[in-house]
Amino acid sequence: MARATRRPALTTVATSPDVRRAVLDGALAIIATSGADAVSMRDVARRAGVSHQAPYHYFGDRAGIFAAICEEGFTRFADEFEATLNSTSDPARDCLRTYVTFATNNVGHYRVMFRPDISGTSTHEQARRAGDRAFAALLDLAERVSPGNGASDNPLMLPITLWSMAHGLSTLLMDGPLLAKIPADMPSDALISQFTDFATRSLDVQFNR
Amino acid sequence: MARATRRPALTTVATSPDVRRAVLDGALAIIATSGADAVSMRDVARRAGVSHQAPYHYFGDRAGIFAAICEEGFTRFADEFEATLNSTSDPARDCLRTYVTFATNNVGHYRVMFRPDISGTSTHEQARRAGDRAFAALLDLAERVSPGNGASDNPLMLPITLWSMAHGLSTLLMDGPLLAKIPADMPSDALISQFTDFATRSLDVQFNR
DNA sequence: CAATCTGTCTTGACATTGTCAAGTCGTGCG
DNA sequence: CGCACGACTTGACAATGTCAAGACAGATTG
Repeated sequence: MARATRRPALTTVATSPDVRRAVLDGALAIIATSGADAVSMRDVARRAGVSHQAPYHYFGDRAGIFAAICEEGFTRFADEFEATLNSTSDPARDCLRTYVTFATNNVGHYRVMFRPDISGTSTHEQARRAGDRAFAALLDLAERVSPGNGASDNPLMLPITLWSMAHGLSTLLMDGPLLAKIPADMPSDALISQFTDFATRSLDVQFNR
Repeated sequence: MARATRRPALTTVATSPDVRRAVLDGALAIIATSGADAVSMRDVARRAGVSHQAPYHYFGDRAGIFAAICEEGFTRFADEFEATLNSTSDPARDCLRTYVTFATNNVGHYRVMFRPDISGTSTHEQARRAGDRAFAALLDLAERVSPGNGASDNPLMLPITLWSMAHGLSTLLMDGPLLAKIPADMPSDALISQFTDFATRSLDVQFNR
């Protein structure tokens, strides 16, 4: 019907002001529920109500979508992390909490950010820069927590430890193997609090605050 | 040539006693270098020198390959972990080290084990059981480290903390964002040692050994 | 010894995917 | 009025995962 005049083929949804956003959100939803492997160009295009080639216009290729997600994720993350750091009196505890909360609230972004094979940090300049900014924020936290660099003579030891704990808990929560082991009546929110308390106290011995 | 008599089409490599092993090893090599997304049925078949359908005989489908890798990984991991636990006088330090070393030495396996969308722990019974055994070993470690459950009233807090630190460092090392930040002259082996020392000391405050 | 079964593969086909190439169409601008 | 440009579209193409249907060597059975 109405093929002669060559109208937009998909009259219902198409030509929204930001197809770009729709593509990104569609991809993020798929990543969060089914993993990045499940993202198909044609599938996200269908979800956005556009042709299978429309996403290419904005992102170039599949890797471009992931790079855009990665950049957005690292930028939002750095924003939240820096905001916490600039307004807390207990940096270790509050930043750990911000970190884990960000990860569990932005599973789609986080999954891409820490999958180097798809993150685009090595191929897409903007994604790399956003990642670097996030890493700088982490170093700021370590310096704030222990200006003298704690008990270790390796200046990276404290940042790595903080990062490992936060990243470790985040991925364990996100990827399920931990949640499956936890009693159902314990909300993950409470678990995060307990963990950050426990972790903060554990680290105390390495740097006398 | 020689098509008439219907001989094996690939005379050079084919019909080795264990195509199964070749398929698994091919897949693992791809996963370790390019990620699990890059694993293609037809590619691993080509590497193993067999037809594109041979892997299906052993694994059913793509997910079957991942499930087999996952099971093998968790089994080996539990073996190593238990062995360390049964022969150490410093369980926290040595098991942390065993954990991280296993991960970095078995990147292909580890990547699959902790990607629930492909690990098969929810669909393949044997993969699930192997995972449960590994988790039980972790609980053993926590009990050994702190029989009274440390300073927390949540019995999972110590296992989760140990796991988060080990898993966090492992994935950060494996997936690159950390290695890229570390001075080139520091071998990751030394880093692991420093980390386990630092982490062990950090945890000391929560449980007086 | 012939027939049958079974494990280990193989070739063939199909729908679906990522991506290249080449339009189409409205909108602004000279 | 013409025409370049952005935002798409339709149309290919090779490669992929998987279903179906053999092929064939060796063991089992009559």
